[in-house]
Amino acid sequence: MSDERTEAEALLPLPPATLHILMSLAEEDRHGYAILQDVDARTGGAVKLGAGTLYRSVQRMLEEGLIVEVQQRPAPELDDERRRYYRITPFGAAVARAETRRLQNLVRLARASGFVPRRA
Amino acid sequence: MSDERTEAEALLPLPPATLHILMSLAEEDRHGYAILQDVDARTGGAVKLGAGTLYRSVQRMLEEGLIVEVQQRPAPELDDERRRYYRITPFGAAVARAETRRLQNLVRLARASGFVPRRA
DNA sequence: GCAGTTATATCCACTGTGGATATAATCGCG
DNA sequence: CGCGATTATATCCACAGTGGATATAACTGC
Repeated sequence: MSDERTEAEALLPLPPATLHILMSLAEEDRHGYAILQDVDARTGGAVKLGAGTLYRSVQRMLEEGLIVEVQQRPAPELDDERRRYYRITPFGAAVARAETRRLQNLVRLARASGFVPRRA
Repeated sequence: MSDERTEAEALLPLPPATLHILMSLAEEDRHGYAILQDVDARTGGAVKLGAGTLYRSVQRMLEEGLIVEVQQRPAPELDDERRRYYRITPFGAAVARAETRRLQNLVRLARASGFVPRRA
């Protein structure tokens, strides 16, 4: 019986787009197009997900149980029937933590190799 | 006239295998097979480059000027004629620093999203 | 009502990857 | 010495993840 930590690590390394989507949904439930804009904004325009990448990633993430679709919608006058809203699951958060740990270890290795970047 | 920093950032994001190879060569000149073993060792077995990945990556990295082949060989009695030795270039090191900076920023974002991993 | 944006979805081509296969030199050791 | 295991490079195939184009349609502002 594998604990959640082990189960999460089985999905690593995570496709970059997947981590970005999880980061976006960590803040609040969002629909696809809003994720696209949010990722652009949070990364200062450095990361722009392609539409194909987004919708395919979301599909995969639903199957893997990293996110779920929520039927809960904003007030009708603010809503848009075309939208599909998604929420991160506890498992999705565990996977994101595992990936963050993996990346942190990678950065540690790189810095130990002498690749110490000047402050951003 | 783009400075080396700008030129380096044009290659980002770096394929994961490429950064591992640069980390390995940062320590000392190595031949392909030795890089394979070193990456395995430095990552505690967590990363195992496939042979195809390694030799194709090396080819690309030579073309991009991240590494050069060195003709300089160990003492004949320690050598193996089949080996081809590689060395990281100053540009390769600049690219590795840029990629390290990019990864560090990504980790910062992930942690800011609440994905704070428990100590490894 | 019409243009531009929002929104989802699918398609195509390309890159990076692992793992298999091929070939051959070197090494350990009985 | 002989011979199997390892070392070493290289190429091939199939597959995952990606960007960007295309399609369709609803919404928004004027």
